[in-house]
Amino acid sequence: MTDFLADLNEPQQKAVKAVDGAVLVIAGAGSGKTRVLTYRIAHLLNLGIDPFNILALTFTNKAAKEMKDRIAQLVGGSKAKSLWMGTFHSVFAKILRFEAEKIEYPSNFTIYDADDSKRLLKNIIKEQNLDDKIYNAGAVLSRISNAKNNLISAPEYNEDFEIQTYDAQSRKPKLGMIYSIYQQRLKKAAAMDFDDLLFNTNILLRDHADVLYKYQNKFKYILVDEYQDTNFSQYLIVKKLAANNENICVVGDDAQSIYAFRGANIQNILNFKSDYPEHKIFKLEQNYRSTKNIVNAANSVIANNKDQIKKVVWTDNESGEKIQLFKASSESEEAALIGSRIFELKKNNEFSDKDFAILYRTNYQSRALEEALRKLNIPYKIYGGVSFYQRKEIKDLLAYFRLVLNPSDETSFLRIINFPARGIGNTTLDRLVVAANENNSSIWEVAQKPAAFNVQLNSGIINRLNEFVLMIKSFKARANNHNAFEFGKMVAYQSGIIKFYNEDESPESVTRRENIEELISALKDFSEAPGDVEGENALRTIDVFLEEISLLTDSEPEKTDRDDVNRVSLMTMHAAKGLEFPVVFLAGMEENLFPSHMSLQSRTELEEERRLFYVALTRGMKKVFLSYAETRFRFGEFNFCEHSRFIDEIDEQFINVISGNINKPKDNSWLKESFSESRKQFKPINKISSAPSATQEDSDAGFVLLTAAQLRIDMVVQHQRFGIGKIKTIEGAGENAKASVVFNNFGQKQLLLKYAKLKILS
DNA sequence: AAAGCGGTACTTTTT
DNA sequence: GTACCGCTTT
Repeated sequence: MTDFLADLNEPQQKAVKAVDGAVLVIAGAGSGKTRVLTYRIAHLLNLGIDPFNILALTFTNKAAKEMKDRIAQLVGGSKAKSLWMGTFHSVFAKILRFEAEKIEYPSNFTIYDADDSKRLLKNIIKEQNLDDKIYNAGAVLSRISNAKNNLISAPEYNEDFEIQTYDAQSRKPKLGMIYSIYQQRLKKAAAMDFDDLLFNTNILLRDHADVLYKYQNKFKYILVDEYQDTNFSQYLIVKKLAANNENICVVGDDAQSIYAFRGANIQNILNFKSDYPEHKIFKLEQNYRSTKNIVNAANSVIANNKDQIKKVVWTDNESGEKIQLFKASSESEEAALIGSRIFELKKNNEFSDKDFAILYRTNYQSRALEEALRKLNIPYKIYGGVSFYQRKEIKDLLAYFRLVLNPSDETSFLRIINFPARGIGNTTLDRLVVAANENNSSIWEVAQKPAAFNVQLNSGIINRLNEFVLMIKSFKARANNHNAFEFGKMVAYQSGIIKFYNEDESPESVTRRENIEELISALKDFSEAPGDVEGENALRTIDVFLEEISLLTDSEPEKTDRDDVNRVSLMTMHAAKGLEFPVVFLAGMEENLFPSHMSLQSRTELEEERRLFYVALTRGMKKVFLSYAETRFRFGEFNFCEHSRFIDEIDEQFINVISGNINKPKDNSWLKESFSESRKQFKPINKISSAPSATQEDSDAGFVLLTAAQLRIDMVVQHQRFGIGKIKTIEGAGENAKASVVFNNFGQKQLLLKYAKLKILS
């Protein structure tokens, strides 16, 4: 075998060779972090350590897959395959299935994604007759998620004085009750949400010393990537598993911590030193990825953060070009500018499509960019957003699979009982749900013999229910003796889904049909793929397929088309973490968009945004372009934007303004041009022209987001689009605070204070 | 019970 | 601007 260690610089080598004990690797952006991790694992294997004894935890599925591939190249595929490598969620889901009975779950439990969880919460909120505006399912889920990630169970949540006081003050006193019911229902449905996978792993390791001992011995060497993004729940799992051997290596960069909003805790990195007093620290500070200009620009930005571990990221690479900034009048012009720049850079064959990435803060920004790229015939691929497996038609078909494997799964049952329509409506379902809850049984049981649960239904409905039950049972009989492809195809036809989408030729139906076809072809690929470790004749069944995709929230089914490879990448800055591209465009560098308006209230949140900017900048290898638009459609409204404060934080010697001048007084002449275009999407501008208030110079000055507390009834305020008006009522608090305003020219409007910028006039 | 209409809320980031 | 919800009509 070749001495691959020679590929590494000194600190990298040291980090790889320090095999025993606790090791903390602080790895600056582009410093070869993945390389250290992969080489370290390869090194362990070369020392003769059994791959089954190595646990490597990553943050995304993509990272796990890439690392596995790279290790396979170094030490061969069979060893790489036997490694325990994956995301926290996928690794511990596997372990939980194996140990399920210890925590009183069946081993075929269903994993609910955020969408499933929200559906269940919505149902609960409705059943409890709570106002779904106060108890917004998404917000409730994030509160519950937060509790779980800090290992606060539902009973503990309800007993905690501080939490209860907080909820009461934010006018959501029933959150604890919802949390309790939610957990009961998940349990009854034999389902776990994403956070339960980690929470229940903690319970398993806490309450079963023998299990803990077993895995401590199994995982003699533990590696954790992106340690700065672990939450408390993950931290504790790792700590427990490592407690016996203390062969643990964590790799991270506090400057790239961008998931605090989801419970990640930078403290975990800082705690490492006290948790393992005998630890060794290695700092990787040489950047191999980017030009001097990019590295220095990023350093000048991150220097504005107060909370950080000191390190100096530097590079030996060429100076390169300055970062280029351009200004556009609208998001479509911004997109067109980016597109034409890509076009130019491709012309002299220095770059091809795959070398470009366009990164943005929010998913909805992708639309304008897509349009521009399509117009220029530039092939692109969007990562993230509404992923393939989140699409309605796909989730519908998957719900059939899930219900067949786990008939207790309430959310899947409700999703498909009447899709395609089979004459079982809400009245019937409400009765079934009530009976199920009263008798503490699943809807599936009630549906099989409604009379036994005192549910009165007419004979027509009973027949239709019965047909549905028989259909699912007939599917069930075929789930284990057919491969996933044969099974899935059969379900797609017999459930009526294919027929449903064949019935009309609307573009929407056609797309959905194509997606179903794509899922079936993914099933085919899956069924024909060689089985894992077992015998070659082992049938690749639907349950294995479901397990494989239930934690894939980010990807499309694998495609092998050659033209799929050379494309411009579009994704959020979050999704770009860990990736690199020769040319990077950061679009939408505007206040309130980036940094997000949600993060302007606190320093810690603003610093997280700044770290995100740091991550985004350091994705670039050769060239980085920043752009912003002076106007943007948001929430169906036309908004004026200011350039992001982050632009000003880049030391000016590293940045170059291409078009326009960000400090020059606002030039609104482009507005007039837009009027004459009279394009549909610019209609709101015409409205502005008729509103006397908005045509004045600097019309975007002074409009700010206000809270309910700052407003009074009868106050006169100005809105960018609706002009001057008087406040009539103010209701709600916090997120949902609304004001009803009577405008002189537009009548009465309900404004959500979260979004509507106002200027107080008197 | 299903389909079609109109009103409302919504957009931070993801396993 | 869209997705979803609830209401109305058939």
